[in-house]
Amino acid sequence: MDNREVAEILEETATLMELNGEGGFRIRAYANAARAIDSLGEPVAALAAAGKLDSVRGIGKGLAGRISELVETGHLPGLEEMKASVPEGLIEMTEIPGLGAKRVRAIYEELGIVDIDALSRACDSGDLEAMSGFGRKTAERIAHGIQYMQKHRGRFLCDNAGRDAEGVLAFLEGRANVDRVAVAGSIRRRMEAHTDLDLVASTNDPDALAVAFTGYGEVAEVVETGESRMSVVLKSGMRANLWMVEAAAFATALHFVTGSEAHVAQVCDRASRLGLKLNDHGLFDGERRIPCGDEPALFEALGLSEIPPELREGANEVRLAGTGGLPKLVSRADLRGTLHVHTRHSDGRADVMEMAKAAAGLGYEYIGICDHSKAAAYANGLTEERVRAQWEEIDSVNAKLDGIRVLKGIEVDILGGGRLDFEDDFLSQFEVVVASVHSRFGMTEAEATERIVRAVQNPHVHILGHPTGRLLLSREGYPLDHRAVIDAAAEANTAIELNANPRRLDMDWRHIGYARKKGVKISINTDAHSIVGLEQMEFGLGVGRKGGLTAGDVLNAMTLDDFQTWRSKSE
DNA sequence: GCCGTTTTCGGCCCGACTGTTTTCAGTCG
Repeated sequence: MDNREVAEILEETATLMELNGEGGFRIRAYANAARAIDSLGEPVAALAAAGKLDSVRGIGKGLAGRISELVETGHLPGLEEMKASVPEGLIEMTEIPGLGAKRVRAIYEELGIVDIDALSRACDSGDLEAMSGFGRKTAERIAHGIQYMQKHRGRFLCDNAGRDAEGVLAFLEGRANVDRVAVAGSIRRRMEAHTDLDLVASTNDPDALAVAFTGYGEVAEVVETGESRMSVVLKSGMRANLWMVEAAAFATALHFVTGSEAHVAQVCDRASRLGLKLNDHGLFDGERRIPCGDEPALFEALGLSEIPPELREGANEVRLAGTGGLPKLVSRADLRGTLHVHTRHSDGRADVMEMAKAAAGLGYEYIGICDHSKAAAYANGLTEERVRAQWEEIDSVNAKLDGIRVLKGIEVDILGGGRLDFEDDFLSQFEVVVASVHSRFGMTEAEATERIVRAVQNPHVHILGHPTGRLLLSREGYPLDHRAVIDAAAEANTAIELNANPRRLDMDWRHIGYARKKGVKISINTDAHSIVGLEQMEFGLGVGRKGGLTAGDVLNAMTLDDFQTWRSKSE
């Protein structure tokens, strides 16, 4: 059981206690312990085994014992009883934006509502706004939140989906009946969220493979078994589809299952215009199969340059591949810096030295320390005075470290009207300024756009951070006129962040094409709050490639010298 | 339930925003 799982169970416990009407600081103790474990630098299981859990700040004797038991047995003592005493749907209701445990409990007690569908009806009927403490706006906000949730129910973030995919892949790779196997579908195309997971395997014994797959330890339920395809639901709730094909059809099947539908249709169309026939079983000239050992061979047979999976959305990639006009997408090796990371000074979990060493270990030449500014009080945002203390620390780290340069940066809050949390003369002293919104999400598109445009126009801002504030599958960002923001960024020579956190992936890759056209630099930033967070770069890279980013478009693909020149020009 | 300590009990991250109510509770980041 990893730290995240333990933290989630403790969080759930805290929510259950609140739903149960318990009050006081016991609940906070569970929430604090969850946070402490989430930010632990080592596996909680190792600490438990060593009997050292209570040395962690926020975990005392009592919780140490219970967490040890959780790690050993997989069950937190008393949790099942607590779950039984609270209707199941209430937990899910607390995930609706604008609803916390207190209101959910009130709704349950007064209206007897135990699930989201009934809550939705109560929003429509007026029952909810009639409750004391509630009103029309609250009911509207909740109704809106429900709509959003229902739209995204059954979808998974790319990090979770990717982990499931890797697990299945590793299992199948070891099977005797499997010749080749690969992940396909939306995961291979690096979409930002997924409804299911698709794999293609070539085998000469599909029946045996199907039987073997049902024995995978993460399979919760088998939902479909056919001759060429079987589907299971994994314990995570995600559906996994396995396509089983003969060896000669592997490449065409992989292409077919990777999709997208629109892309595949265009490629099939291309084949038929060449007098060929393409389907998932192969590429045919009349009855004769044209051998395609892998996807590059398939594209070549169709007179196309190889189309990276990320680009296969049926936009104009097939046409471009026919004329050799596809962009050369940015890759991890192109990235020389990582520009938006946090430390213990605000809400990060490692100090400057630790983050710098980790970044050097990942091959970066420079790292921008961008902790929160003072308005982000919840995140322990830095005052001017504390910023200066951090600068001293950065100077001393730079003096000690070779091979990586630590840049003095800040993630400065964009306040209500687009003003920033620090004065201009102070901002001008940073080497990297990321400006982001963390409060007041309820603006109209006009208001929010004006706010962001003002911040982008500030000559001391280098990068607009997570432009919409969205949290994938849980919170819609504020509405924004993206073209107006990109136009302003182009004008002011301000870069836009592509936040690589799998919950954000903000800016949306669909706007990257326009930003490229306008010459706006994109900064792929991990927004890491810990050393492991630095590794989330791959998710940003995936959607960045999806948007068509080349190395030349990416701010942190610049050398340190070029970056310094760029930022001094933009001020 | 944890923590710190002026060591056994009192305080616990905190400020802004929103909607509701009329002085504040709930939620959020």
